[in-house]
Amino acid sequence: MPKTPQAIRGTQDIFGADAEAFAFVVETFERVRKLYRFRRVEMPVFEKTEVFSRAIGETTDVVSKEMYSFDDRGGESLTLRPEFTAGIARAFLSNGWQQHAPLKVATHGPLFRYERPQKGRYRQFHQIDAEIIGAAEPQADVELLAMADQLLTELGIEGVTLHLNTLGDGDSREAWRAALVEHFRSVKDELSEDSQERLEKNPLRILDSKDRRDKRFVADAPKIDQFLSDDARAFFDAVTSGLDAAGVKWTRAESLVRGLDYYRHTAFEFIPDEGSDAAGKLGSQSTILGGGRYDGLMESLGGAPTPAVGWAAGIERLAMLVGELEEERLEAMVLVENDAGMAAAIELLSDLRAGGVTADIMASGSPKKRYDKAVKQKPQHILRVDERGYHGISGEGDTSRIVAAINRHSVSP
RNA sequence: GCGAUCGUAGCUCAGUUGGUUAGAGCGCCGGUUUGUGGUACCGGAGGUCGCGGGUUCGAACCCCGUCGAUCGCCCCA
Repeated sequence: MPKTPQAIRGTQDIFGADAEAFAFVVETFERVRKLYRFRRVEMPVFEKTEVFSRAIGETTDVVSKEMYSFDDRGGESLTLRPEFTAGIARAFLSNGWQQHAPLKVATHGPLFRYERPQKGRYRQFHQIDAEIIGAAEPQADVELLAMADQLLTELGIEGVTLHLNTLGDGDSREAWRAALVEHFRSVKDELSEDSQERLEKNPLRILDSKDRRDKRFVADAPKIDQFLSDDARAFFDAVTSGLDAAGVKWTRAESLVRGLDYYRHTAFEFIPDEGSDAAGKLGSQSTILGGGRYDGLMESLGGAPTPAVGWAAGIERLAMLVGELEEERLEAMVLVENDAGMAAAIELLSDLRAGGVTADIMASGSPKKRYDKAVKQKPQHILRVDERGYHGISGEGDTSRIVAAINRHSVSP
């Protein structure tokens, strides 16, 4: 016997209740995005490597050590997408989607990152994603966040709060960054090893360090608010007042930053409240939905300056929070009591399904045990068939749908 | 990439200081019983103990490596 190959590390085979929860997340997302008139797009799973390296930033962890990149047979470097936004931006530019701006699009599918797998973190994982491209107004941020909020509500997820921050415009962000570097450099030796490294690479990240040594200095670090231009401040105010008007609850998170280079202005994450049920289910993965405004991204891909805002959420993480979902209830089980009734049973089954009844057939194994096996599938009704044909139904509740499906056939020629 | 814990039947797990032929429950298959909404009893199949080395008279158990999972760090969704 040849040996069965192992699945790739960090991939999952999803089945049963988990698969139902996964599908529920996707179906709910599809329904909600239509309410907000986000148009469906399908994107390639791989792109030229530069799409991601230029858009996301060479120095980010995602690009520098987490991408699945390879040379194709033509010698071109390609990469399995580690996120949606860069690919959508590329498509926007290469297809001339500017003509549709402001463009609201939504998609979902698999993404790939070479990371150490953990609970709620996989090498092939899945996200739902929503973007508004070509909209500079704070109203776009509000709409995008309102949709995210409604999605979580309709998924039945509770104990999750929108953490909101602004990174300011490009100038604000740079001034703040410089001030942070200065602030932390003065105490560099007392910071954690990780943060000493972050000081050079990504000083904003020091702000949400969990290390006790860093937290002392984070408290009195310069705040973005001190560096916001009047425009940036007005923008953020418009976003927050819009959220209030839309009834979206939020909390200001001054130290919330995003890991990717392209973010400007609004940055946000939906995070489980401390000690909540949701926090417990997610382990150390806290963010279930995150995003922000990325006004600078199109230029990094050689396009005209184009304001845009978007978010993505991990389907697996959301699925962990929606809890156990039953598979669709079996309405009618056709029980073939002996093989002489097989033809009649197949005909009956076909009528039921054509009539919209969820139906299955039990016709294998010992005739004497078929009834027990049928019962174990927990059908609402069992229809018994033998050599005489269909001869009886048992079960509780309304049988009208089943009767209608059967009769429909007998009255039509 | 770093640290910790773990890997025994399809699933959940026992397995004594290293000692005969590795067990249980559930599930699966069959028989008897029951005879129409989860009956009871009996029997059966199913495991190179993740994989590869090593120590030993002897390894599921000890050591090393490797693959995988889980938890934390990092990062992120």
